[in-house]
Amino acid sequence: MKELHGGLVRISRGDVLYHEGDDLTYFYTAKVGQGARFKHLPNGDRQLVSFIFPGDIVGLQAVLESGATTTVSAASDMVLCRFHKSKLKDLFRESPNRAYSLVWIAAVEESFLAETIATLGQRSAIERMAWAFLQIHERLTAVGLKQGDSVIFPFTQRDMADALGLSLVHTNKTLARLRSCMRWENGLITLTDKIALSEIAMTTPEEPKNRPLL
Amino acid sequence: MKELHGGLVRISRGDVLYHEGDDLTYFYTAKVGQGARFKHLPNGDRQLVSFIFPGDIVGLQAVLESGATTTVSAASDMVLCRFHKSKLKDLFRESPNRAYSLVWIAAVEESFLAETIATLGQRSAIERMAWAFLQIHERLTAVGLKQGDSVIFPFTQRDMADALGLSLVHTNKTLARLRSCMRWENGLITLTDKIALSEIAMTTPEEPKNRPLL
DNA sequence: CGACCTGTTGATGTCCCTCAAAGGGGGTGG
DNA sequence: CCACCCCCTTTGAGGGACATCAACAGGTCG
Repeated sequence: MKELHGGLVRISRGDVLYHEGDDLTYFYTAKVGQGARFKHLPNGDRQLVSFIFPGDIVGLQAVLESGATTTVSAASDMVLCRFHKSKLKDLFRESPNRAYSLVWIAAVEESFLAETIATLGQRSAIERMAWAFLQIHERLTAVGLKQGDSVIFPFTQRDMADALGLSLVHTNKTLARLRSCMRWENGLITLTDKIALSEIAMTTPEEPKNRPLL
Repeated sequence: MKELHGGLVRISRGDVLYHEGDDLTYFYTAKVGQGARFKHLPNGDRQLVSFIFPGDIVGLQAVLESGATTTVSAASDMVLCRFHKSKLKDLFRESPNRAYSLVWIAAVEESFLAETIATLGQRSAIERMAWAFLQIHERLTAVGLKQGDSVIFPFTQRDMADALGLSLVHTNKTLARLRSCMRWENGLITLTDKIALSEIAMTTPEEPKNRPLL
């Protein structure tokens, strides 16, 4: 983990920012690159809880609760902006508006986790996958991580399997069944039939939420 | 929905506090009774996202994002404390400490949702159920909702099925397989073998988190 | 060139869903 | 007060979606 000027931090693809159980003295906002938060079970299984895209806040929960409940690692090289936890109380005292934004962000995040829960609980494999790709595509488009009409997505099928709660094999086979609607090759996602994908995912095409910034 | 003095609100078992999509002008804290937050899919399936116990904050996300993403209904008669959403900005301006607590609560809630995601994604039916009962027992004990060495839990097997992402039938059968460790009858949960339950659930017996209050 | 990781595909098994039916309790109306 | 109905619970039978096991190809790195 390299330190840059002004609290900027750089980590490489595969590196871990912090582990489950770590006591954090800093929290972060993601500036460049992508990562993910994982939860590990005693038997070695792991669940990808959420992807981390530019603009996301990382480790706030760990700072507040004094103890990380997830492991954060980088799927591509990343740059993050680092804040000392003592800055947090200052923020609330001196800048109510930004503190308000913070709660707002937490609320948006919570609402997204709730939708993820609904997906894991109620949707079939192919439905989950269609839903996930629509979500990811939307988020990545919003932050401008695109290349032509594809979006950049540096994860593996194993990551996706752990995100959707499916086996790697079944993830691969389900992916094949979606080839008529989308492609995922060389770290690029291309949605060729968004309508069909939405129908499979059982999503009502919703307007993108405005995400507050710090 | 009956209004009491001083912003207290009473709703009856089965009543809905608000629906998915509603625009809320108030948010709440639960004082008495229990409820749940649901997410509904177009095909009629529903997912119980989280249980609502005394002390929990309800509808904060809906107020902030202007639009509820979940439906909240009561599993028993409930009493809630109601706050106008305009109070929120006042809170941040005038009482940084309580605003700080608010973010803290949101962070705890988020961390719990993350664990739920891991459960739905990685645990088998019996593991999920064991995990859920341990969680519920701990929360209800913490808020003092017990009766002898049982805790009060006014939900149905259908609710539990929707919480765990299982069918009602399989929920019932799995429940039967857990009878050597626990009982759930007449709205009361009794854990007769917590150790065995923890082993099934693959949980490390963790110290209870201190939950901040408003 | 070999070790390793990622992606791909086939065969086999199983956990859990769906369908079906019956009993108990509580509420409502005759 | 009893008949009826609805909701919740319980149990059995059968089928399907997904997991597990196994093997191979391509790419990257040491």
